[in-house]
Amino acid sequence: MGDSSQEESALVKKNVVHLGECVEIMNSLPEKSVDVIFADPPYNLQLAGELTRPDNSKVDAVNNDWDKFDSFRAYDEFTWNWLKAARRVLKENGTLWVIGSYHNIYRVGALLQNLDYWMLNDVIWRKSNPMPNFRGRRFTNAHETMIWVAKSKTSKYTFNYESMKALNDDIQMRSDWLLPICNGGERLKNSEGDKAHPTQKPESLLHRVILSSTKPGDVILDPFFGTGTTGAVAKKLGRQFIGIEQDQEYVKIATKRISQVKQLDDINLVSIEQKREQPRIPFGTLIERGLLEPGTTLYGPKKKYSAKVRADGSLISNEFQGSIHKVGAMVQGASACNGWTYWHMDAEGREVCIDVLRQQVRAEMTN
Amino acid sequence: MGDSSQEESALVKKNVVHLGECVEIMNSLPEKSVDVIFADPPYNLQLAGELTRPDNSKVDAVNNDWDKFDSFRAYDEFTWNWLKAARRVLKENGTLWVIGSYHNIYRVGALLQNLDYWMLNDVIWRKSNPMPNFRGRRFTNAHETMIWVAKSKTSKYTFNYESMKALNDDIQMRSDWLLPICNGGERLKNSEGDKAHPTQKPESLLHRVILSSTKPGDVILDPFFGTGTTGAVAKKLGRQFIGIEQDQEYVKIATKRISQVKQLDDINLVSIEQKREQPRIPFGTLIERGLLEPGTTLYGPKKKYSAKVRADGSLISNEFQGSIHKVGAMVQGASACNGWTYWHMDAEGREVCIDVLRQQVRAEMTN
DNA sequence: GGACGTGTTGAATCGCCCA
DNA sequence: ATGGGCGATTCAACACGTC
Repeated sequence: MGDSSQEESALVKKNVVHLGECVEIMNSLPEKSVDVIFADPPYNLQLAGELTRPDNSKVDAVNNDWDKFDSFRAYDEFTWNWLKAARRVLKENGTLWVIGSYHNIYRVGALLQNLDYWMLNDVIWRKSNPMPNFRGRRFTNAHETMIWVAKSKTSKYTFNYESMKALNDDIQMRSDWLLPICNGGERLKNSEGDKAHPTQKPESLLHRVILSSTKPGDVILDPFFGTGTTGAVAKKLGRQFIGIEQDQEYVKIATKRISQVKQLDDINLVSIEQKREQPRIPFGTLIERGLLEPGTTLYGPKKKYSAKVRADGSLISNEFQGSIHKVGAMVQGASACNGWTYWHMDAEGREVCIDVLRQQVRAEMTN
Repeated sequence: MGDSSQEESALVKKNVVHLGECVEIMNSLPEKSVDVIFADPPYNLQLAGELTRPDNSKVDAVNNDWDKFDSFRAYDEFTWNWLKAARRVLKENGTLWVIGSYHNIYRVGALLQNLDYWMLNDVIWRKSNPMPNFRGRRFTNAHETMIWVAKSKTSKYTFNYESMKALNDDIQMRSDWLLPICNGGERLKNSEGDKAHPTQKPESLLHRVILSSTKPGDVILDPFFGTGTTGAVAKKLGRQFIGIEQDQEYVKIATKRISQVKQLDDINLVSIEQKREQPRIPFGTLIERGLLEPGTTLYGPKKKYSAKVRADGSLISNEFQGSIHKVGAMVQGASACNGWTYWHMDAEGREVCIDVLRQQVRAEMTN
């Protein structure tokens, strides 16, 4: 640290994208010169075969050479190497973010611990619009995981607690963040109109990462720069960045993109209002939480129809089974039905609409 | 497998809690005898009194002069051992769930992959009422992570897709679950009125785990049984369980707790019929049974294409002949097609999907 | 020019049975 | 073991064209 490091630092080109392999370039940077590292490494997806949607259209999967590894061992070695190089350039009080999915994040997390990084949080990016599970064979893979670590247990790292609280309607920011995936106008396209990069991250995600863990003027390094979301948001928020990317095409795209970004006039005014989320309460929640016993009989208006509740939140009437909405529609011969207002239960002699129970759960969930 | 395994199985006491160390007890069970394992392993090393160093010397948590590397090594070895024993007792088509936090889950996940378990999902339990971060130095740690794995890539594991969809108001269940932590009347207290166990899991969480990945009658093993939430919910939902717990006090508490649980009256209430398990009805059956006359014209959507039914259950269009699926695919130029939902017929002026006829046959067959 | 309907798309480890 | 046939399967957001 100190003078010599600052002198060296001055020689490093900031706010540009360096073309090349990230370990090599990181090793060419002065040690302990970077405040925060954000890394979006290859996920090692191990995809095989093709996947089609129910309408027979083909899913455009990640099929790039940079995501292909021969084995977990090879992926671990790759990961170890870049984490080690990252550690060298990171300041003692710096922090590092890595994003990944279940394919790779457990390996990354274990290696971070082995390298004496100190875990501060794991943060779940909940996607508001994930790709569905087309075959119905698993749960919809609706999130990605970010691990946030300090260089050591004793690091005096930056965490802008008040900014995060302000961003979250004056409630502490939680470790699960609901944000949309990157599409629409933000998604960069190539000359053919296809997506320029298969895994471009949304700016809203980087916005929260950078606001939470850096100060204005801090240097943010991204060793897998891609189309440069980290650089674009860093510039916008008055931070500096060092981008490393080994694909010349991506370097070109990112450079152009960032040149069009304007730094915000007053960073202190930055705030993306966050509406407090009104959680959706599915009917099944009432059963899981014991507010309604499986086997309970529900009635339609005037007790014309009845159906029984099952443990999975489906209803069963004489002929039909399905959700409260579906069975409600079917007994009436209607095309649709709001089951919440249609079905009632006996509660101490009185008919109670099941929507009352939902309001009860919602009150508990938002308190 | 087969007879000998069944004989052995008969000797294993089910629906009871076994007192002892989980690896030892799992190794005493017959191999490939368990459908699902749910594990909530300790991650506070102080709790894991049995930890040994790789050289088999005891880790002394009180005089902990061992460094961090040793501690991760010890935790990995502990984890490796129980995952290995779990793998032996798990059926080929069985699945395993592990729950943990950022302290341990990355080590567990990496070891699962190293042991050739095949990841199906990681599932985020979002706590609706997490403990706040009192010092305001990090994000509120508001979730825990569950990893769901099959024994191998080729396992034919159980996933009750329709049940999960029903539970979630007819939308695919996502990988992030919002559920409250265990407190109130559900939280077991000791004689002093303190919580009986530090990490008692909510029954709602196990309800969803068990409904999603087991059939009624399946055997669920929990090697870190604690106060027996897994057993309580398994019994309620008509599943069997094998509990293993090394603390005599917990065994007592869990046993008493489960004895007070009642199984739901009707096992049929427990799970809606999964479409994939319905009997297969060949298209030709409709003709044989007189529900469809040979020579009838069927139409694709918007009557864009048509084809005629022949007596042997094949279709013939202008150019193609073959099964309802093949002809459906060929007229569209698609690689595949579900003929049951593609083809429609005129019935008294209305378009009727031929799948309706299949449902009629199914109803007749089950009555 | 808004309402509505149609079409496209996104880091995805996405069948099973039987001959 | 392996290949072919049966037949199961999608949510939210955005773009675009029509009325």
